[in-house]
Amino acid sequence: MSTEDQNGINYSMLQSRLGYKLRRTQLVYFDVFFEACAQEGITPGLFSILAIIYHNPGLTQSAVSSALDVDRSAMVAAIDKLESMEVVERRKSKNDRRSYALYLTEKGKAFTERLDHKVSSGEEAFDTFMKEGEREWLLDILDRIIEARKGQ
Amino acid sequence: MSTEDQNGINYSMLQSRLGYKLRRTQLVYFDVFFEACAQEGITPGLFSILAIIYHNPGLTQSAVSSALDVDRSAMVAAIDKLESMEVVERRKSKNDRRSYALYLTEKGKAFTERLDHKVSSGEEAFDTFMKEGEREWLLDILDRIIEARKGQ
DNA sequence: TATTGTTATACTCTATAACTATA
DNA sequence: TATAGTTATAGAGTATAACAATA
Repeated sequence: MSTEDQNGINYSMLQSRLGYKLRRTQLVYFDVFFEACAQEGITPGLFSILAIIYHNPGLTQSAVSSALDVDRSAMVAAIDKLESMEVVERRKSKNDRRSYALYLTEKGKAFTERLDHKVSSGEEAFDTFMKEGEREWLLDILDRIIEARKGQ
Repeated sequence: MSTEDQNGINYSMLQSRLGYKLRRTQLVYFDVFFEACAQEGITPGLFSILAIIYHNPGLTQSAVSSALDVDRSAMVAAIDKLESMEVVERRKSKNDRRSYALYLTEKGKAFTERLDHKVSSGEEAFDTFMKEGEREWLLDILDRIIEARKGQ
């Protein structure tokens, strides 16, 4: 295997670094993700929030932030934005008046489904570079690494 | 396959999104990368610069930024920092007085080798979650995706 | 005209700490 | 005393635009 790219740069020390390769690959998929989301006026981070609320209606902001591994302080502006777009709504919790229960509006559900479809389609463009079964294998190994970290 | 994690959150819409999984996995490896680098007083970004200069002595700042796909304006502070640590030196180019040729000092070479070893060792902790040959396969598929994007 | 290094600047993402109102 | 949401703030990372020196 060559360690040089088409510009004659030698990448030996980064060639077998998963940290480096994962970052580069993630940037590729982020572009796809970003493009699909931008068409609908949001960002990949906001999409992930919608995706969680879609299948878990009624969660609190803290529960969503914990599900996505981001700080709860980051949720405020995010939910403000999604509420201003009328795709998410905060409802006062009955049992705990400190927190909100988050729900998608009807518009928000259709919005999220459309977005999901666009993001999926965008990712499909790269499926042509994978052999039969490789996509599933890739998802599986990534899951194993993510879970491995949690256990540490 | 369950779409819920141990907290009962349903991740259906993110479960098969490579963009999401790659980001989470990249964060895991970034932590490892970051820890190894922090022990030596630098960051993963600075390590990648050292790794390029190590095997490509004499490159200009622009060439390094292009090799790593970052803007050349970001190189200024980075090389300033590495020069202040006495691991990199800027030498005036003979043929083009606009640019510098970048070299590692003797100290910088040993520093980079030590760093490379620490980063590699850090990554090895996750090899136990992969079967025989999977690491190579993973690197290969990531390369295919990165190259696919370039060709677009 | 184009390019190299530089500076100033701005924007995103994210984390921390402190506050308030509830529990 | 602990937790949910909020606010202010700060840091890292990165990109853009403009400038001087040089090609």
